[in-house]
Amino acid sequence: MTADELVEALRAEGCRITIARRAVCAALAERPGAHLTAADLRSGAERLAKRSIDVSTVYRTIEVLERVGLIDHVHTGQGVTVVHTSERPHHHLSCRVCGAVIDVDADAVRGALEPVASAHGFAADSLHFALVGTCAACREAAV
Amino acid sequence: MTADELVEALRAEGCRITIARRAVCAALAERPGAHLTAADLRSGAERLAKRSIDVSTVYRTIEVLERVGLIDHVHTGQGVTVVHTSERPHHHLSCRVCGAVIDVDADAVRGALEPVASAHGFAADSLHFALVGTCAACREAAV
DNA sequence: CTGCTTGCAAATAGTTTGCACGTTC
DNA sequence: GAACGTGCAAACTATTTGCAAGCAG
Repeated sequence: MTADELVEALRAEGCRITIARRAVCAALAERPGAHLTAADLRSGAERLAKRSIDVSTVYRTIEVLERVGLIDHVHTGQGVTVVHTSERPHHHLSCRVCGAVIDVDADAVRGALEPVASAHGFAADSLHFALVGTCAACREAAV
Repeated sequence: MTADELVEALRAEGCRITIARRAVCAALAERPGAHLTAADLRSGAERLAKRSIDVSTVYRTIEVLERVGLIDHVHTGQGVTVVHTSERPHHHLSCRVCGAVIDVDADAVRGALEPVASAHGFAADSLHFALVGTCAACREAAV
């Protein structure tokens, strides 16, 4: 998804195209598939727009982009929420140590958790809340 | 685990036994197996001690009890952290809607996640971070 | 020129920390 | 009475909100 495609999608939804929104779209497009925090998005947008953009504007822009279905947000545990363009659905493994977010095929996770969760009548929001743990690199580093 | 057992365990670790610590132990013992937030623990302790106890004292007491291995804390997502006595290890399913925390046998979850996570070199902290989703009751209520 | 957007500042929730005073051993 | 623990207030992180001023259409 290019920055222009994101901007056009917003325009098609009747949103006004402002410098801030254009910059946030550009920051998203700059890192396809990446998991960005609001702070990442802000700094990327500020760099690209060569001007300061308020955090609240970034959050409000995220809200719009999400409502329109262009991006999704994921809770990674430990208080951080990340955002990414919503192209292919996937689950997230979030490393508690380095903060990395690893993508996993959504069906694989759902399939594995289904039996456990459904035995308790529970439906896991596996796309929306990441699984927290440690990645291979951090586990090796700990030794 | 009774309140006295908790207190004795603290004493054995060389901790000083204060009114606040005794009250927090009593609040924990009062609800065996329950998942309590710092606020729950505080109000329980204040009621039992018939005097006010500062939140920071509750957090510091939780820290001591945890260091000694008497309790564990679990991140349920959505910003809340709960605490429970560490008798039998179990995984947690946390309902995003009503906040309920459901216990699940630890091995069942670990076994289910193992194949998915290890394919990516990832080790899920399945005891420490709950799986977030919706419980049966809340899903029915939504219909 | 209308009203959606922005920036600023202040509020929020949950938790942590610095510090001087009070307690426990 | 020395060291540890407590209460208070302030700091913190991530996010949200009210409001007046600023732009897009």
